[in-house]
Amino acid sequence: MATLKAVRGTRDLLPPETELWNRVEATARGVFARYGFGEIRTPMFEATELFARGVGEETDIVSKEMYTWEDGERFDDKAFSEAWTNVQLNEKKSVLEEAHLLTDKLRKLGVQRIIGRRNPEKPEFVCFRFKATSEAIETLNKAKLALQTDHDFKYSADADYFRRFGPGLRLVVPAGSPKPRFDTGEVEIEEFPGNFFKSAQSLTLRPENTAGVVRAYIEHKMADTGMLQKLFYVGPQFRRERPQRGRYRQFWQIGAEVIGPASSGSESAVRDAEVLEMLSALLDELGVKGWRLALNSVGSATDRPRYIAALREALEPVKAQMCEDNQRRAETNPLRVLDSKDPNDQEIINALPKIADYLDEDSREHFEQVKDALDACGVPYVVEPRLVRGLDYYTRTTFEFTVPDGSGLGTQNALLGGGRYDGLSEMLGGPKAPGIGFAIGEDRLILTLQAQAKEAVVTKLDAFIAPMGVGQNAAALLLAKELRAAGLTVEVGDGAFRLKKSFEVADKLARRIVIVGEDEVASGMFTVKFFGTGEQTKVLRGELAGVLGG
RNA sequence: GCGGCUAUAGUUCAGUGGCAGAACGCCGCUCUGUGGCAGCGGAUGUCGUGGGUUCGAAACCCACUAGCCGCCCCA
Repeated sequence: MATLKAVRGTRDLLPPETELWNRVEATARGVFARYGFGEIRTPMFEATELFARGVGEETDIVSKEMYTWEDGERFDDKAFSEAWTNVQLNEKKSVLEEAHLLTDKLRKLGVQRIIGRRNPEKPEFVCFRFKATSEAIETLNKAKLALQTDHDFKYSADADYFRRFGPGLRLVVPAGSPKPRFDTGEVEIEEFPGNFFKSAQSLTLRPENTAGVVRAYIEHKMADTGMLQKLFYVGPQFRRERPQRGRYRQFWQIGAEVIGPASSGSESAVRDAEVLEMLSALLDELGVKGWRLALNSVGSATDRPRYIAALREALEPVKAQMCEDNQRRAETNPLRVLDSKDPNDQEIINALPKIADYLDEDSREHFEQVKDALDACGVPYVVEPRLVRGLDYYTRTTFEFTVPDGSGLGTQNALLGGGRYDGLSEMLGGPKAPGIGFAIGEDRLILTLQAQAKEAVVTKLDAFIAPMGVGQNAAALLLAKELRAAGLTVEVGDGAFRLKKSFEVADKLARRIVIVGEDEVASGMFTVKFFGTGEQTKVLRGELAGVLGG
């Protein structure tokens, strides 16, 4: 059997790397706590509709990158019967009566439909669905006799329904239904037109977390508290993209949202500035070097369509001169043209209308207030009129933090992104609840920290306890228990090791070794060797924790 | 989804048609209560998978799969 591996775009995080992940998350939690954020944990999957409405049907994320499946699927017996009856009428064939005599019994077994007919020229048409039990197989074999076939029904462990029942027969399955699988033999599968499966719900692994947070905000009527809600989350997100440096199909985001009714001040520029100031503090505390905050305003829900219309108009006469990508973008998503890095098109792009000129008075004032507050707090930023974000819900303030080349991210230099979403709650059927949020790409953050760190700091244990002979194992474990209770990090060896091996292992893991031999246990004086200096002393049992704690 | 590069020991890689290799790591010994340094010895492989060419394939050809990098897009 081929070795099983983590599926494409997913990966295992192992020690010691997970130590850094924990440090990052602990730092983020600490910063969030200081700014008054509480943790929210939303489900890893949601109704597909949430993302379609929240993130936007036409975005790349929703249109091609989501993991979506039909949940609670069940066979629609009634639709199938009706469709089958029509086939019968159309083909003027009679249903084999004997098979139908068993129908009630089959149904009790969970078989939802078995239909057969005799025709000397054509093989039987049969469709059935059941949970296979030995009793079910027996009944089906009786049905087989009624159908006058020579083939046994067989149980196959790898399918839930549509069991194989022999070569030379035709198995009719509803069109679009999961194809049955067969362990042996040739079976002709004929699609029976029509959708006979009712889907209870279409579900999707979350491609981002903002929509889920806002859904929870609405569902739990958090607006009714009248208070500003400050929520953060840490968790995996899922997008079916081609994996690349700093991009995975299961990736981690650390994010936060500030949301509330307008009366709570959620719309205020103070909130935007506070979030940005918090992020600058977080990145500094984590030790991210050279980060750059790009800031823009994409205007209100009414500014944006006006600007897009103006952009389309301005692009119309010049787009033929632009690169292929930009010609396509000009049609599908004119805002994206602004993102283009194609050197030949820069002149044209710079001449395009600026979003700043299409902001209404409120949006412009709002943006000014955000900038003023950032200036006051000493948070450096660069206004980038061309910064547009891909998700439909963004309004007004949008931002992105990037790190310089050589920070381990390749061309994926965006560490985190976010913005304001004043209309999202209403788009999801909730009350008016303006908000602002961001998501940090944790995988990218880790890559950056690893690339920027001078060298990985190997944290060594305080002590390695080396029993001399298996007879000392218990005594060594007891000593380890005492030292661990005193808060020390300790590993215990094995008395079966030769002392030389104990030293080798100890030197890799710990800063000191404590030898537990007969002499030591008897005298209560333990031999301690410090690997750094090579110094070796004897220490009383009661003083060990103090000596090793330093 | 598109394009480029890659796939050989635990790891990093060498090996352009003729015995499966190096370094590091691992295990053992020198050294039965002393690590690092040194010397000596040892183990470790479906050469990514499947097919083809050939007397002979890790190498050449084809397909597939996976990884990396870039595009698109995004965190």
